[in-house]
Amino acid sequence: MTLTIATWNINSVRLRLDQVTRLLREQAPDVLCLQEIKCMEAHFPGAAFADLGYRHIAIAGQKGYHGVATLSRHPFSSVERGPFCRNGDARHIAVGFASGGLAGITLHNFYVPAGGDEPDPEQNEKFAHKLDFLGELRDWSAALIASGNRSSIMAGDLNIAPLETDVWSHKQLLRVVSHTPIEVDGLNRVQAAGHWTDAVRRIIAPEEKLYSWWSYRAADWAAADRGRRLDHIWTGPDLAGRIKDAAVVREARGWERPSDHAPVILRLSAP
DNA sequence: ATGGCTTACAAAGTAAGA
Repeated sequence: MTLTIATWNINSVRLRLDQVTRLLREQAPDVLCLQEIKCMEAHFPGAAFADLGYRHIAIAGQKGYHGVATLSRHPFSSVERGPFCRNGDARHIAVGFASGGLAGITLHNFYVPAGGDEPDPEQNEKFAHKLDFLGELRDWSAALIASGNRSSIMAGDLNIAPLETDVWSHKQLLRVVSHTPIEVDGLNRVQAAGHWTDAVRRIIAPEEKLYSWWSYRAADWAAADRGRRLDHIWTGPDLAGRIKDAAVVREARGWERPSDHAPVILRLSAP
């Protein structure tokens, strides 16, 4: 028996309802974390997911932009929106589980700020906000470990591609927001503070190119293959031994009217 | 030549994504 956790920046959940239900049917994850749902809670198309067995839905919605939601086959024992981000944006929701193979696990669904174009916090308020958010994540991760919590999962669109093999060209992206050294350093500090394991890279070797996002602007995204790995699933120290499999569902980027992100999937063995 | 596109919105052009 395995547990499957998936994350997907859907770029409007209402526009891509059919793609979400397709993923749920084809991959049958236990839990799916969505980012950029781009709607308020009241407009979230939850009934379509409940019909497929995902009856437990936690939403942090926002009108027009951002917003995250977590869909689950298993009941939640807790739902919390974090105090992240000074702008009051909907970028985090946490759910706890009390039963089944997920018992004792808290799953955090994050949408880290994109950061705008100019990678200079003095000139670009969005980039400053992104770096501040990483600082918050680092402090929060350290507090989690200090409190004795070792069974959490962090999933979502972290909007940073940390490894050289996480981008199509390390050299050409060094000054492009999402792969600048200051962002990668910030993300590495988050990882170290929380003793997080980059679960996907435990399965797919760090030497291998791996992406989860491809621009809409490419004439042929698959042929150009100029991608970045922006979407991640990290596991806490007590879960690292349960990592069994991981994958990017690359084909979803080629579905009709796709999101520019592909889903990322992690399989854990039962405890 | 990573922005050439895509999205939301008290709708024609803005803002945002990354």
